Amino acid sequence: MARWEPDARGRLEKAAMDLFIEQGYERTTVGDIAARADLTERTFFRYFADKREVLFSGSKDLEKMILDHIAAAPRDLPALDVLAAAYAAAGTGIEDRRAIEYVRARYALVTRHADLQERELIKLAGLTAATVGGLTARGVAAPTAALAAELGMAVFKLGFERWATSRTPRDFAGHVRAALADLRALAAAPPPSRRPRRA
Amino acid sequence: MARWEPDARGRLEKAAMDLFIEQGYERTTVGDIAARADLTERTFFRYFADKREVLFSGSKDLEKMILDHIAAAPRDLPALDVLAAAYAAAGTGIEDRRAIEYVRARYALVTRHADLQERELIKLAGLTAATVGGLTARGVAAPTAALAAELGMAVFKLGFERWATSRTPRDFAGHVRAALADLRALAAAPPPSRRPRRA
DNA sequence: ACGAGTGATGTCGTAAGCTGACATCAGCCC
DNA sequence: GGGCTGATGTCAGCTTACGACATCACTCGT
Repeated sequence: MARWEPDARGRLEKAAMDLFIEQGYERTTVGDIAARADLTERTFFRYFADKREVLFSGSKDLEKMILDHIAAAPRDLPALDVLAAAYAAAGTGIEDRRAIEYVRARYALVTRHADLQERELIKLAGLTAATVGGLTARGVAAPTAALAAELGMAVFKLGFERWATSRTPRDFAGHVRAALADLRALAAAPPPSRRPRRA
Repeated sequence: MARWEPDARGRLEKAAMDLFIEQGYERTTVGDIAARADLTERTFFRYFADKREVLFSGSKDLEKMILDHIAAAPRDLPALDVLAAAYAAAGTGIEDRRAIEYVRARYALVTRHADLQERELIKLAGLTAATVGGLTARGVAAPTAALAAELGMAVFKLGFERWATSRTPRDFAGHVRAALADLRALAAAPPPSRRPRRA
């Protein structure tokens, strides 16, 4: 018999999520979480740098998936299409009932607490930075890669938001593609050009 | 004679900035800041919700300036141009020596500390949300406004970054306009279209 | 001019987040 | 068997953040 129950990290994550839903994020202390997972507060902080981080273990996997998709994309695909395809593909993992429930619960938590939103935003910024790396590795020039990554992130955010707030989320990939199409339409549309631009 | 030295908030902001630069953000406690401003820790927390917030008093002004510019823009200007112009105009306030020094010092601090970066990101997200409001007030449809605001923010970020990292920052507006042009070029470029897209 | 009220600040106490230093001890390796 | 390893526990302490209450110069109404 093992000396300790296995998967301390997983137990902490589950305990945290359960408690956050049961009694709210703020009213749940790290001590509560640790107790529910049969561990001590100190151990919690060995696994997670801070209280918020317990909700973000997935971001590393997401980043890896997206980078893999970027690396594997056809070489002649324009950067924006590469990114949209990568996001769409990475999103297919969240389409079963279980996952959707989790993602929505988590989404609700994050949008309700500025704390968590901050962490989410910096994770996405990290993802953007990683994306720049992935694109430059494909030979995209650095400034272009930076811009493309920003636009890709906008597409991802909007696609996700529309997907998450639709009554019964499905077809994540479709939402992402639609967001990209909208982006192209908006960016491409120089004015109904009533008068010529100077120069 | 007044009962207290005037401008407690301003004194706290200056003390904080000075100490952060002198001895680093993390090694400076709220107590240190308050002491340097001849106030108590408790008073600090009456002016600022938390330690980070002391660096972000400017974000409200920035938001107001940008919203004003959006509201005042010619009615037939496309959303993206409205935003780029608003950012460019709002940025003209930071072009004198004093301001540049402050902005750069602050930028260095923020990029070096994840804590502060998180706060910065959520402030920008708030600015994005406000921008959506400003656009819809002009009659832009909500989904378009959301997308335009995201793209506008990308332009602002990139423009600012390029401006801030240039050896001697000048012509903020030019950087913003250039970022927008780059965005249009990148988004407009559907592939060198070797093969037709399906459908 | 005087007493009540106001508002910025101070004092005190405390919960929660987070960290360093050291202790424990089952299982593994030699 | 004995020592090493690594996950966990224990303990002490600092910092952040906030509620409750005290203080007291200034103001305003009468």
